[in-house]
Amino acid sequence: MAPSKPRVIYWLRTDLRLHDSPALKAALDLKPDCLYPVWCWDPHYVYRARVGPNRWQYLLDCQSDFSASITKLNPKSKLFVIREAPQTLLTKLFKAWKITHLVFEKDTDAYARERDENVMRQAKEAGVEVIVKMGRTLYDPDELVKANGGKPTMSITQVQKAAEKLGVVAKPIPTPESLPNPGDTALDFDHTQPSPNPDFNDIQRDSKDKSYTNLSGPGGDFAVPTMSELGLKRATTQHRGGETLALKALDDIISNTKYTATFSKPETAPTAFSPQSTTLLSPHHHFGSLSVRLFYWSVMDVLKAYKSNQSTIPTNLIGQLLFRDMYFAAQAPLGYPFAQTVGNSHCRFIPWHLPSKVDPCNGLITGEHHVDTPEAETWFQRWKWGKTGFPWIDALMRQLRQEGWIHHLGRHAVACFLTRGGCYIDWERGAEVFEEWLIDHEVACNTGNWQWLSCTAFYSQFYRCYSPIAFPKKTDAKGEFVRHFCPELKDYPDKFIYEPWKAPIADQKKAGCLIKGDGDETEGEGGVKFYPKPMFDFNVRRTICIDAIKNAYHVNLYGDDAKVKDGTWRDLFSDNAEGLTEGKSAKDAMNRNNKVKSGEEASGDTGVDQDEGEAAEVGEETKGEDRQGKSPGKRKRGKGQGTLDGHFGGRRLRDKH
DNA sequence: CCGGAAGTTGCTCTA
DNA sequence: ATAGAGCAACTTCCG
Repeated sequence: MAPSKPRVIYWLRTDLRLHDSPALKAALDLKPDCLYPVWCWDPHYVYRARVGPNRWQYLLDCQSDFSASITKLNPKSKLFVIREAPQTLLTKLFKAWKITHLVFEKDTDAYARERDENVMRQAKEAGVEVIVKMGRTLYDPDELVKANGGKPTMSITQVQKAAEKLGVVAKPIPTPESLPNPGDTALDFDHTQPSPNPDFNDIQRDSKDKSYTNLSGPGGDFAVPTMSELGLKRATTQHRGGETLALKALDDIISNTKYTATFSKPETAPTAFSPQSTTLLSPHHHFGSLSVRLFYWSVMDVLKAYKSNQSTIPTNLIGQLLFRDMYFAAQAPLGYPFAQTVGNSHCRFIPWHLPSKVDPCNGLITGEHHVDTPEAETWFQRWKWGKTGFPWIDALMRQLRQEGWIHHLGRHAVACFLTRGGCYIDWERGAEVFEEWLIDHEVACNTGNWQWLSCTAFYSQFYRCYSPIAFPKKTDAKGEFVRHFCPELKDYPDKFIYEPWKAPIADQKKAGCLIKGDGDETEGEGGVKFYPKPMFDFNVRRTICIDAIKNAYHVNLYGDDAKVKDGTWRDLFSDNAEGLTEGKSAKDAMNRNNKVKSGEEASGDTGVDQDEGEAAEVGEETKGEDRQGKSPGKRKRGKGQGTLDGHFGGRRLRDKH
């Protein structure tokens, strides 16, 4: 057969840019007869991932800007957004458009791997050649893992050592100056409609979702969707996406050589908001509208030239990129379980309140959780909606909801507060809220950072606990950040801005805001404002949490332990320990229960679903007198839980977007 | 295998 | 104001 001229689909997912795109270069190197830049509007993200209006808007910004840039290079071309799942759509396009090559950027997220393997199998059957290039991280996560002895990277030292074996980071590739025409775009096939059930994004819409009405969009022209086509509520953030803005932002940062060369994360102020103290490049990296390698080499050039007072790895900007790579290479070999405790060989098991429900068929969390105590659920809701009564925490959570971005150390503060330093609530609850609201949500980085902050992986100094009062005072003694995001407190004296409940009633009245209730009522007679009372005594909770974590560390279970799955972990905790323990008595109750349901298999859950009504007593300080083994010693690993390449049915909750 | 130092990012008190 | 010690105590890294 004579070699035909290449007809190429360039499939976009994590790489909405023209600059430094190894995959796009590979596509152009084929010297194609025609090139179709295609985005498959994937129902997985529309219905199964949690995505609020701010991140949707950001994606549309990136797509629109990218499409316009393509059209500038070739007026006949654009980004072709096609409303169907890639798993069903692409194989039909191969045939309809006589495609010879499929090219895309490698994506090592769990869902993405499964999706891409599926598509590659279909391409092979259709005789379509597939080209995959890495371009999303500094190093290919799989290569980094290999260089780390096949293990997930769990510290920055490991990353640095593994990276050394791989050599220097690849240099950026120039932006193409022209693009081939697309071919004929007739869609001469049936439209496979997705099932919207379950639809986790229903709460993000105020009108009907019309994503899948027409394959090529409402105008039949493959246009980037609009918020109204998607039925989404309006975005509230001022942060906007797109390669043009990304390159401008990078340029601004790099041209400030002092800022770039002396940047040291721990010294940046989490209370700075206009402007913020960090780069805000993370959402651009997430959507691929800014290449991490371009950022890396731009920073390296500055560091080469700027001699005095340079910051170093891990606190400098290069270090920040290495942490990103660390999380990708920690996730890569673990797959879906990386984003949860159960089944995760590298995540400590701690009996948090509000644990996830787990699907016994595939061992994956379902997106719902157990309410072990109503009090914990109340705390969780007050945390999510910025009504804890701790102004620093509430201001951060309101900024997150409104703007989709908060400073890295602000994320530390609210994450520590929700988990090991306050509420003792499962980090998976917090990760889900971040997944919904962050414009830069990246599944590997988000879940990795939640594990870090909850001291379940990557980090273990749980006695270092963020105070919602002392911590923000260091960089914002006057409380300007709080006054902006919790405006009802704007006239409080500096002295009480982080602990308004300590203000005398006379001061509260003078400031026009009473400390009262749980946040449900925000205003009283005569226009007086209400700000909630603190939902607990922080110092008391900190002590309880630290003791409880210490105890859980001594018990020393990891997510892949059989005891975690079958509920027998309870044997190892005292009856009155903090968190979802309920000790041996609950275990006995579970056994009785199981006998009644004779013949039924263990639920495959954490063994807690039968006793939601039997709330443990909470709030008592306990010392865990019956802890198992005073010294944790070396962890004995179960054998080879390394890769998870099995077949999973059921729904997937966690992924990028 | 041991021991000491280090680990992106704590807080409080004292000098 | 700011630097350093002490607090309580985890894992990992390195010689």
